[in-house]
Amino acid sequence: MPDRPKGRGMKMILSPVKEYSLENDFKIYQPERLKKNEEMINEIRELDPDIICVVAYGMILPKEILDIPKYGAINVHPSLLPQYRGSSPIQYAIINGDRKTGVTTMYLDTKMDAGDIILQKEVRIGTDETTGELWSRTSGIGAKLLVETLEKISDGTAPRIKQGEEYTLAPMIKKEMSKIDWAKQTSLEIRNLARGLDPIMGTYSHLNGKKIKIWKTDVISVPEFINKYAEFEDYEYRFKDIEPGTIMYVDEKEGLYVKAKDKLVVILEVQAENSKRMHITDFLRGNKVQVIDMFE
RNA sequence: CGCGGGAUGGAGCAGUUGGCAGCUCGUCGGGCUCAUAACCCGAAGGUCGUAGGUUCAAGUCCUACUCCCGCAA
Repeated sequence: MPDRPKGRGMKMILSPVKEYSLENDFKIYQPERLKKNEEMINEIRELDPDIICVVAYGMILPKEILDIPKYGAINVHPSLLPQYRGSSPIQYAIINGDRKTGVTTMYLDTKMDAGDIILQKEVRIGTDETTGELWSRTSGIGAKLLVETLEKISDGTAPRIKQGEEYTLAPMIKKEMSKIDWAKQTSLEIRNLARGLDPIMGTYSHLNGKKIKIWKTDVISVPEFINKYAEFEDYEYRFKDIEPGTIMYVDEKEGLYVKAKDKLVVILEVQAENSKRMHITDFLRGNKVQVIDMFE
C-alpha cells in the first residue's frame, strides 16, 4: 500500500510494516494500483513465489497475481467466515454482542473474503472486551494460525473448504454509526456500541450543546437502580414516561445514570471536546452536570 | 504549510479591562458519631508547559519552541 498523508498536520506516517521492512532491509513495493499494472505484475512473476500471504490489505488482488504463486495466495481474516466478510469484522462482532468470533485463514479469490477456507480457530469474546483488546488478541492468534496454515500447505495436509452461499457482511464503520440514539437503542446496544468502537472512534452524544464521547458504559435495570437508590421508589411507575437520554442520577463515584430505551446506561468513562479520555469521577469534578440534563 | 482547542497544587476546572493564585475532589491532622465514603475544624501541596520580550507589575499582552487533544482526510 502506498504511504498516505495521515493524522494531524497531514504528515506522512510510515506503517509499522514498512518501518520493520526498512530496518531489516526487506524489499518494499508500494504500487498505487495493481490491476493492469504490468510492471508490478511482472516484478512479482520474476520473484517466482511459492505462496503469497496477504494481511490487512483491504483491496482485492487481480487474478493475474493470484495465479502466479505455486500454492496460491492466502489471507488471514479475523472472523469465522463466512460470517462478517469485509473490513470490520471485529467491530461488528462486538457491536452485535456476539459471545465468540474467530480467525480464519483462506485462499484469496476475486471477491472480498469469499475464498475457500483453510483453517479456523474460535475465539471467545469477553463481556467487557473492546475492539482494541480483541484486535490485539486475534492478531496474535492469527499470526500463529497463519504459520500453522503454511506448514499444512507445505506438507500437503491443508484442507480447502468452500464457503456456502450464506454469509454476512461487516463493511466499513461509518461516522453516523457512532452517534447514540437514546430513544431507539437499548442500553445493551449502547454498551456494545461503545465497546465495539473503542478505540477507533468511540460513541458520542450531545450534553448541554457540547459533544461528549462516551467510551465506557454499563447497563443497569430499573429495579436494580431503584434498589440501589431508594429515593426513586416512587418513580417506578412513571419511569416509562421519562424521555430517553435524561440523566436520572449523578453519582460522582459510580457514574452517570441515563435513561435509554429500556433500562439505564451507566456512563463510566467519557471524553469532552478538546479533552482526553477520563473517568466519570474526574469529569464531574470540573463539569457541572445535573439530574434533568439531557443527552441528545 | 488542512481547520481548531488546550497546557494553572495529586485529579478535573475557574481566573473578568495585566495588580497578593481560586473552586470542587483527593491527601494529611483533629473533632462529631455505634459507625461511615456523610458532617464540622484545620494543614500541607503551584518556579501558572519551556525560553525570551513588553511593563513599576504578566497566569493574564507579544514572539519562538515542546507536548496533548478535537475535527477533517
